Amino acid sequence: MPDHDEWLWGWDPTPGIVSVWAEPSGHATVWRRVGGELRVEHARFRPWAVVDRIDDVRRPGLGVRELAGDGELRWLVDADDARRLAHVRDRPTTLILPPDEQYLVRSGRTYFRGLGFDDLRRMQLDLETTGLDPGRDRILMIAVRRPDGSATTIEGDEADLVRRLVAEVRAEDPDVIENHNLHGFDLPFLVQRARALGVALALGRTDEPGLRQRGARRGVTSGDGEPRIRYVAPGRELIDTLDAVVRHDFATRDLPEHGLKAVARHLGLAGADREVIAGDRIAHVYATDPERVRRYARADVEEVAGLARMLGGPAFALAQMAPRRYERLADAGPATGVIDPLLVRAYLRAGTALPLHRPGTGEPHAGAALHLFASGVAHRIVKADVASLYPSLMRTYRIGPARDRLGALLALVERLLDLRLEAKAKGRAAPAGSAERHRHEAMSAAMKLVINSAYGYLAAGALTRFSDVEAANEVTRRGREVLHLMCRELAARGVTLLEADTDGVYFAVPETWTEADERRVVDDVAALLPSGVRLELDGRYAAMLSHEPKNYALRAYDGTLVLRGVAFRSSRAEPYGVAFLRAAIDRLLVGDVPGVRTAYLASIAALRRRDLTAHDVATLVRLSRTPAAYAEQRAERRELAYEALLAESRGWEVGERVRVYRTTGGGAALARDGARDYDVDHYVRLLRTQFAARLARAFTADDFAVVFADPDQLALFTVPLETIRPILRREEG
DNA sequence: TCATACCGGGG
DNA sequence: GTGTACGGTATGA
Repeated sequence: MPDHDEWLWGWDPTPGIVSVWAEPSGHATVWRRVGGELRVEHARFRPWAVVDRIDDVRRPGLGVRELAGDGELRWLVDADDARRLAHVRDRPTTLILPPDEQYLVRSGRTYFRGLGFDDLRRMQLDLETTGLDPGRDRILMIAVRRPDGSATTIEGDEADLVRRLVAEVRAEDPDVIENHNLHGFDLPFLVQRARALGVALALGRTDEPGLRQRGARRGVTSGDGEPRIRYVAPGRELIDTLDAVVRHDFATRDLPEHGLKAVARHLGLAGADREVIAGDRIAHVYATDPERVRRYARADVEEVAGLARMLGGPAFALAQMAPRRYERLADAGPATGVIDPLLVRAYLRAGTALPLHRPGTGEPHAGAALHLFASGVAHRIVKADVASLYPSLMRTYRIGPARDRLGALLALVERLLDLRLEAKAKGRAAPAGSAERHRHEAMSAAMKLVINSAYGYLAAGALTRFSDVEAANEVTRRGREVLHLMCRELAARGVTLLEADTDGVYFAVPETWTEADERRVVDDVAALLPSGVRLELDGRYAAMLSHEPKNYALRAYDGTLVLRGVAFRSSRAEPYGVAFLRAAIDRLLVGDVPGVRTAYLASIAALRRRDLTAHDVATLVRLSRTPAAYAEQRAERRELAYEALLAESRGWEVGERVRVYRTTGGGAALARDGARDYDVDHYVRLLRTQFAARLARAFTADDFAVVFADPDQLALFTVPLETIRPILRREEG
């Protein structure tokens, strides 16, 4: 019986590894932090590869071992130097990892054994520049936060500034260098400026004068068609907090945007007196008030340090499991980046042959179920959903990759589901804010990441070694089955189904029901589901406006309004319309139809009296054409934003965002403070066609016409508003 | 109108 | 040897 914990954690107990660097020569350097002190160790390893045939492979100096089982990749070859493996490297079927991963996989070592996140020596750095283009702009200042928490800024002549940064990094000797968008901005900018200035950028722990590169999907490119890369500093881990933010937001989906300032504010990391300077004003402010820029830059590195600690735990925890460098696990996709390396290590540890990567079978992959049962307004809403539906189904029905003869993926999922519950419980038991709690929560989040991507791994086609579309289809089929069963059994117990999506369902309960009744019906249905599939009551709301699939508004029992979907939240939507929509839905969901009408009339009146500003009616447009490109298309199709810019004879840059509105007489203008010369009729029309229309499902056609009748036209046959009731209508399918 | 391509960030 | 956990927006047919 293979040891599943070895599959999960590796087996070599060596503690304190904070960085690994390996060369094709078979030489590995391992940096370990033991009792706070850094130790550098040198090790030899035999570079290896796994191949599917050895007829032309056997030659002197090459070790060959046959692996067990029926996988095609059954010959493990190794040598004292990777150059001896050159002849197998170019075969498309060969499994050959980067040297550092070869070392970690075969040694069974991983990063950070016995270390906590706070044991790392972490340093943050942030560039302030005159602009975004290193070909044209230059560095004004570099803010640095040292491992001891002190922050400083480096200024002066640019070449000198880069030299002093390098000296600072080498003197402080951090294990980790962090910043927000480090790989997307600071490092590429620094590399290009250092090259232009002829300064050596020796940021690593080896004596190399510059940085190395690795391919990375979310990296930078040096030009059209050039591959995307990220930089590597041997001996240190280059960590981008933007990666951690993106990963965090995938799980929570609660961040309004991913910029440092916004995230820091959202997570409560920003100080009340946080200095703020718009990016394009930095150079100007630096010339007039450099102290302000210093405060700003120091705040940046402080926030990055806080953010890295708050959101960097999962990557730290993953590095204790998977045989890859910490910085690779920080930006890796979970299927190819975490699970595949775990499986490869498990197979080699078990001495078992691996299957070949298979191109996509062409078998279409059927996805999740989505139903809209009813649209309009409903009250006493309950949301019930299944936690971790897909991995639960994989475990319950033993759905794993057909070619995974060891059953390693299912074994990992199973073990992680249990260990995660333990980690969650330990986290809850630890004091709030303690390092112990941080450790357990980070571990739990890392495990959740792996668990939830096990299904994505199956469906990943040619990208993952054990992918299996049939198995993935079986998971979604079971998922649809569970959702269907849930809906049927809920409906049979007297609730009104509204919308169901993948693993959750919204429904309305009868007027007489108490909260206990709601919980009971969820528990009753939960008991009918397959064991291992846990249905839970996820939320309760006073009312819901169901508009279209994935587009709805909820009113919580405390009166808070939640709007979901493009129909209700769009960055381009004119602010006056959004404000109307919120006010109208707020009234609608308490059954106050006259209030809806009042909100509508108030918006029209505000437009007509020009109480609103141009800013209120303007739409936000991102410019995607150059002035030349627009000039070419202008004869065929005119666009408001560019017309406004031309009318003001102002140039623009692609990517710029502007607020534009239609002026009296049909012209276009950029919104600016105080302007009110907007086309009232146009915006009154828009209010009805674009915004009021989103309440159409809530009324019969006749009632809708009454509620949103033109205030100037006296209807002849009209019903009193007080008698109109919002409706709920059944949808087909 | 509908599909699909692209973006998210940094000064 | 980069990578199929999304959701909004911009674009083309």
